[in-house]
Parts: sequence; structure tokens; C-alpha cells
Amino acid sequence: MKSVEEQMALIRRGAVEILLEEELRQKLQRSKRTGQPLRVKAGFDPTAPDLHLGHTVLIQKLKHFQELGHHILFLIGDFTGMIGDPSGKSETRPPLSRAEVEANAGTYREQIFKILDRDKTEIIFNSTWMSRMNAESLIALSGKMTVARMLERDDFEKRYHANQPISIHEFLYPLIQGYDSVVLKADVELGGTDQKFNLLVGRELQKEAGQVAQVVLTMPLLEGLDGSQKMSKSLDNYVGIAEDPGEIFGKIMSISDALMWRYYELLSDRRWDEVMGMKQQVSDGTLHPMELKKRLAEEIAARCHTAAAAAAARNEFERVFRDKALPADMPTVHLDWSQGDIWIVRGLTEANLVKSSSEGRRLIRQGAVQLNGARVTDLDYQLPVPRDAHVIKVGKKRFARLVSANTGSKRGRRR
RNA sequence: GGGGAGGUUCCCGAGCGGUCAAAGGGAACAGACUGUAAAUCUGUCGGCGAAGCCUUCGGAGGUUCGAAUCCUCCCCUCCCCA
Repeated sequence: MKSVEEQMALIRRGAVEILLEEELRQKLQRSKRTGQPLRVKAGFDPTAPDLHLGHTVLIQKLKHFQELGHHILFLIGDFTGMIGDPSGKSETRPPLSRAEVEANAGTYREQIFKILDRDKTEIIFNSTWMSRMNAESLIALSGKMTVARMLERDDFEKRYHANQPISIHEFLYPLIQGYDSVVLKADVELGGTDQKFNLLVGRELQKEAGQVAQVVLTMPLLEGLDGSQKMSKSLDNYVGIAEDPGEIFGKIMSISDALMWRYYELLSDRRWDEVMGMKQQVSDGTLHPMELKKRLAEEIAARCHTAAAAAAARNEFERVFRDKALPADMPTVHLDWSQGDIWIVRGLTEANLVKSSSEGRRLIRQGAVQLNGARVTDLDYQLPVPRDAHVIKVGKKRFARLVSANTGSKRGRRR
């Protein structure tokens, strides 16, 4: 087992805050001495079954603990999920059924083991104890917290002052989350910086229960592809870990260089000194940042899928964007040419390249539409029957092949 | 329970009887520049084979030649007092 200081170094990578570092050091020492691994808890909401890279920041940190030989408690907040968590801004999410929660939990299981070691991870549902708790105990639990203290919490405070609604049951969340730590006797709990308050509640409740308070470790919320706001599905700046390898690769390639370093820090398995070395080479001019971005994209695509799929994604990317070749596979759309030539805008809408004919006209006007490699500028252009297929490109990423549904291949075959 | 402020296009937010498909900002999309980077600049940003027409401003009615703007009822949110 690594020395306490070596462990501390790995644990610190990317972390925003460790409360308290000294307590963690002591716990690590004790663990080293007794051979008993630390119990490291992290909670996840079962309402969001498709994980994106933002979630993996935390999972990546769990992995670090796992590598150091500690025990992972992967808590699925199914109890809270079934109540329905309105923590968004103003919309209340619909409560989840038991079946949905289980389906979501299954998805978690499938996705997190792309990163974590299955054999060293314990998946736990907080409904195990929470659904047995009666109103009396819940009220007793609520008695351990005051409204004023709740309103200290940053996001509650902001919402309160921004005149945004806060439902009463949202106050129960931190309490339940803290209580989970008591039940699990967690030594360490991880969470995003937005979770700090909840994590600290766990400390208090544990102390009250006569336990040694858990160490709280917060990880930053990963910036989304735009580089400023946090990665989230609703902002559509995310990379889902279940997305196609090509999609993952492409999305990573579109981030800024500055953000790339951030992703290296929080998502990559590469050793930190290696990353610093690469950074040095970039500033020396001996290494092009794009190459590094490709490596990062490939690493992440490989983690979500396989090394082979990631390599293929890289090849395809280079083919299409560097060599300006056509993508290996693009959607093929069969159109009926029996009534004569087809209006270009109709072709675009039929092929689902644009949402509406207004958008189609707009894009043609803006010079975004190419037919068989040539830009189309005529709004009234009529597509003749294709000899083989028309290749239409809209913008940089949208492609389709238009083929005739009623001539050529079909008829040819019959003859 | 009483008093007050609000709900506008993807988001924020102006508009307060015609000149409103609705200012401004953000997001997004496209073009230029590049490394499909980022930043920057320019443009677009409800729908319709588009002259013009159709559907939008919490919901339902109403007033008016004409309503996002006025009236009635309803739904939702916030603030203050109890």
C-alpha cells in the first residue's frame, strides 16, 4: 500500500476542498495501520440515468480511492428519487416509480463499471432504511436542523433572494443525505461543490450519533463544452458516456484548449506529471494542442466503449474533417422522383437535414448547403433524378445521401 | 385569511390598444478566419413553394374596426402582514 502522503497526493488531484485534510490524514494512517479500508461514500440521484462526463468526475475520484484499496459505497438515492426531486429551478419533477428507479439503477450499474472495479464496489439504495423510517423519526431528524441554517445553504439562499420557489421537502434532502452517512458509517463522502452543505450535514449528524465525522471532499462541477457553464443535459453542453464513440470524439474535439487541460485534470487517467510534461511541450511548440486533444478524445471514447472503437472514431474524424472526405456512413433517404425534379428545400426537409423549409431556405441563403461538393445558392434549384445518389451536406456536420426510390436500383434488379 | 408584484418566443428580459412575429442580451445555427479548435467579425434565429398568408405573448371568455397590451373568471409563482 502506498504511503499516506502518496495517497493524499492522488486524492487531492482536482479536488476543490477537503474538510478536514488533517482528519483524512489520520484516517488514512489508521487504515494503513489496521489494514481496514476507508468507507468512501458518494450518492447519486436515480432520476438521471444517463450519465455524462460531469458525473464521471466524481466516479473518477472514487476510482482513485479504489486504487488505493479503499471501499466504495455507491449510494443510489432511490428513496429521495421516488419522492420526486424538484431541485431544478421551478419545475417539479414527476415522482419515479419503483420500476423506473430500478431501471435507472441498472443503467448506473452498467455505466459506472466502465470506470470502477465491479468487485470492489458496493451499490446501496437508501430506501433500504429510509422507507422503513416513520414520521416520528423523520420529525425527530428534522429537529436537528433549523430553517436559518438551511437558508445558509448557498443555492437555497440564492433562490430565496431571487424569489424562486423552495418546497418544504427540499429541506429534508440534506437531512436524509446526512442520515445516510450515519447509517453507512462513512469515513469519507465525495460530492460536487454544490453538495458541500449536504455533506457537512452528514458530519454533524454523525457527531451527534457518536461517530467520527466523515471527511468531506468536494470536486468541481465540470465545465460543459461551452467552457463556462457546468456540464448538464438541459444546457446541452454535455458528453454522454453512452453516446456513440464518434459523437464523443467529436464533442471533445470542439472544446477550447484551455478547457482541454481542465478535462485532463479531472477526467484523464494519465499521471499528473505526464500531463504537466505535455503542457510544457505545447508551450515549447514541440507538440500541437490538437494532437493532445485527439489523445484525450480517444482516451475518453475508449473508456466509454472500447479502444478499437475509439481508434475508429479518430480515423473517421480525421477522414472527414482533416481530409475533407465524406463520412463512412451517412443516412440514406429514398425520395420519389416519379413526379419530376425535386425542389432542393423539399429534399432537405425530407432528409431531415433541416427542421423546416424556412430553415432550409435560410441555410441555402447563407451558403451552408452543398450538393455533390458544390455550393447551392439558388433557392429554387430543382434536384434531377440522381444517377446514383446525391450527397447533400449542410453546414459542417450534417450529411445525407438522396437516392431514388422508384428508379435505378429497384427497377434494375427486376430486369 | 388580508395586502402587493408577476407569468412574453429555447432562456433572461423590454413592450402596456394599431407602426409587434414582438427591442436588447444569452444560447443555438450558418459564413469568414482556423486546428470541425477557442477567441473575433458578419449574418440568421415561429411556420408556409412565401407577393403574401397562417399560428404565437399562463388558460378560457369578452370589449374593440383592431388586443401581448383593456375587462371578467380561472390556474401558477414571488413578497409583506397574520
